Amino acid sequence: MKFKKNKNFSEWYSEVIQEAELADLRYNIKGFIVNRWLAVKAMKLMYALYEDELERTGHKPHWFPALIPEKNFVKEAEHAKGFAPEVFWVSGAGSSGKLLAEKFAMRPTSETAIMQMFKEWIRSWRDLPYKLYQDCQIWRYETKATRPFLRGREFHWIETHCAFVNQKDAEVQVLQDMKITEKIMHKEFAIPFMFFRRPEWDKFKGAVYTFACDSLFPNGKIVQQPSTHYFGTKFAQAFDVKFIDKNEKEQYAHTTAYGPAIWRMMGSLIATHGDDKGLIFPPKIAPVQVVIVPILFKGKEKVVLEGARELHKYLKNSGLRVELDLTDKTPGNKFYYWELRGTPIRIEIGPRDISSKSVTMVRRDTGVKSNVKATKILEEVNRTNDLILIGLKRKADAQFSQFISSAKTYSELKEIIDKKGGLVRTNWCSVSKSGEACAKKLKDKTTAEVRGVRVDKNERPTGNCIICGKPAKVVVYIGKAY
RNA sequence: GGGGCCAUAGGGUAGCUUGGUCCAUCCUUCCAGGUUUGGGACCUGGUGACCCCGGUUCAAAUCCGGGUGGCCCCA
Repeated sequence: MKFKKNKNFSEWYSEVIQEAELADLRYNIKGFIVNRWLAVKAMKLMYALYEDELERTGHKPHWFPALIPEKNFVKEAEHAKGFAPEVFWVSGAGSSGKLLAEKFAMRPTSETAIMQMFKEWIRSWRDLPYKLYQDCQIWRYETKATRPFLRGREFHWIETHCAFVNQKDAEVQVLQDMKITEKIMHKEFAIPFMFFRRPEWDKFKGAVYTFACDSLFPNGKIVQQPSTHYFGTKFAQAFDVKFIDKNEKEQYAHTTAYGPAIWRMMGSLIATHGDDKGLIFPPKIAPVQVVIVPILFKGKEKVVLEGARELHKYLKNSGLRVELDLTDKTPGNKFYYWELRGTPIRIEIGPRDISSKSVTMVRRDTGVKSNVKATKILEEVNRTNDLILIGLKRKADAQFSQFISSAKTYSELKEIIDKKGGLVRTNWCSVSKSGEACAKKLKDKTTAEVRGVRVDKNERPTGNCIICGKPAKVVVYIGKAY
């Protein structure tokens, strides 16, 4: 690694992705990249944790087609208008390239595919709640600069879509979505975040309201992570999703959607936990949890290899993802190789270890080496893995809270935004339509955005809006986004 | 949305201004053999490239036009 994470974050990020072989950016369609095994394996493990939690909370897996007929796509007017600039269209087919009678949108999100089927499946209050999720790729014709695992024209995510009998049930779902985010993204992936109710002008297109969580990069820039939306009956009305309630009355369903983008979480994972040696994976989602490096001195090869193979088999049978590195590189070279790839634990086994019936264990996050008795290896690996997750989370949380500031005036705000970044708490006139003018002014002057009002805490304003000077109705958080 | 820069082996580069010296330089990776192994070893040999289409010219990596892709800055 040539670049230092703290000094040249952007370059460090690109370098680690290329060097650790997470992705290859040389596929020659703009904004489309090839995700390589280390990244894909980690993301599959992330998907598994996320999907287990979604199923535990009653969501059923579905796979919808990637193409959405244009006439579906345009049914909900606000949604269609909001997404139109970003849609890839399939408009021709066949060897002659003949234009299709009807063009198809490559899904930029699946509301308009799913609602069509909800209409068929939902007839009675007994059919509700209907909770589904799918993991899939989506496509958005991004015009801003693309970045691997952060913004691509193709990306991988999970989307949940749920329908309920009334607003109350739907809003409970929105709260549950946020709990799931905490349980998985924070507790398991060790990515800290803060949930905001997005301002009126920054809602998901077609939503009644949007709660979105913002995470932070080490350079103080904001990266939006999952958002959850309450749609009211807007989509149900556009797609005629109706049911007969207990009182034999016809009702529109209330729908919600939640979008945890695993691909983007991978970006946050790289950025949050990595260091100057490369990646650091939280053990549960590490593609390789333990690497065994044999130290093969001349004349002692056989006994060391035997010991290494035996240990490899034993750990593998214990359910760990463990790799025995038998390549003919020198040990030092292997150390760098696996450190770059974020392997949480390295076990060295050489002649010294064989004769003392022990191994040398090294933690990726702290670099601490220890001698572990052969009989205690599994116990020690498991214990160390737990400690690594705790350590990563503590470090990430500490960094996150360092980036939360407060500003009483515009100049104070500007100074923090320019010098430090992160999220800045301040008084704001309003997050309804009337506050948009101030937000525009702010963005013109600083490029920073109003992220919204905190969801987990009721914060009361104590003064005036820092832009227009009118009495503040809300406390908002402001920052620069990727 | 506006502006600028760039494209030579898997990666990084020299050559381009002034066309011929270039069947293209160096480092790294990769392959074979030897030797070594507790923090990026070494020796010998080998493989591998001028983004695409068109133009100018006796002659194009080099000049011109277009395309594609990448990077940066501003909004």
